[in-house]
Amino acid sequence: MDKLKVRVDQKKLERAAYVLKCLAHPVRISIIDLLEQRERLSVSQLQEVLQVEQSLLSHHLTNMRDKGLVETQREGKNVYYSLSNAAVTTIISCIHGKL
Amino acid sequence: MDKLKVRVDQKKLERAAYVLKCLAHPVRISIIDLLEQRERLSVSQLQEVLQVEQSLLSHHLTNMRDKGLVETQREGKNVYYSLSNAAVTTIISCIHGKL
DNA sequence: AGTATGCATGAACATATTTTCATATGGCAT
DNA sequence: ATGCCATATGAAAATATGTTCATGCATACT
Repeated sequence: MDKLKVRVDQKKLERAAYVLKCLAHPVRISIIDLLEQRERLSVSQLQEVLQVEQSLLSHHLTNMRDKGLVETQREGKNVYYSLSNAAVTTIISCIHGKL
Repeated sequence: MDKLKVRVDQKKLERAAYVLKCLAHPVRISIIDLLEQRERLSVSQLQEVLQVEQSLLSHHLTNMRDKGLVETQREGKNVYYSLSNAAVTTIISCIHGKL
């Protein structure tokens, strides 16, 4: 029986909370789900499926990008978003399966 | 190439966001981490480790309980909290490992 | 250059979450 | 009953997040 303590340091805790906060929104979960299916999607493609205001979607995407969840590539007029790593996917699969 | 659509229904999306929101806080992540180590812990035990105000901790715990993440048993003056299922644990292990 | 399309940004507003503080409740001991 | 300890609760204050609206910027086309 070890001494009880939080095994995650404060920095990691905050990082985890930060990322989870970003996942904890229906629109953003949807975005991630879509990006799992397509490798990359432009803002308009996302908008078409999600049916949310362009500006709102853009805010969400910027948010996710700032937090390192997605990456962008511009190609002509379009900006393509893609998931930036596998961690998110892992988390999402937990959600799909278990909750 | 299937037609692109969100594969999770609205209800599930909201449920997922709801739970993730609950996880997305440093204190609550810590609580979960502690409860993974001990099976059950009283509020004072948690408080001792976490060093947060009694009332704040209680609010967090109530919050987590309302969302079905933890369960309680009263024993004399103490109230013991425990994790209510494995899903949370799974998510947390994702966090530990990948973020 | 002018116009249209796709996306981003910023400020204002609305709403939700977090934190604090004061107070209440439940159980135990005297 | 009184007092004490452990925990809960509720309202207010502080802060953060989500949403809308108007506008800006970049690229492409004519």
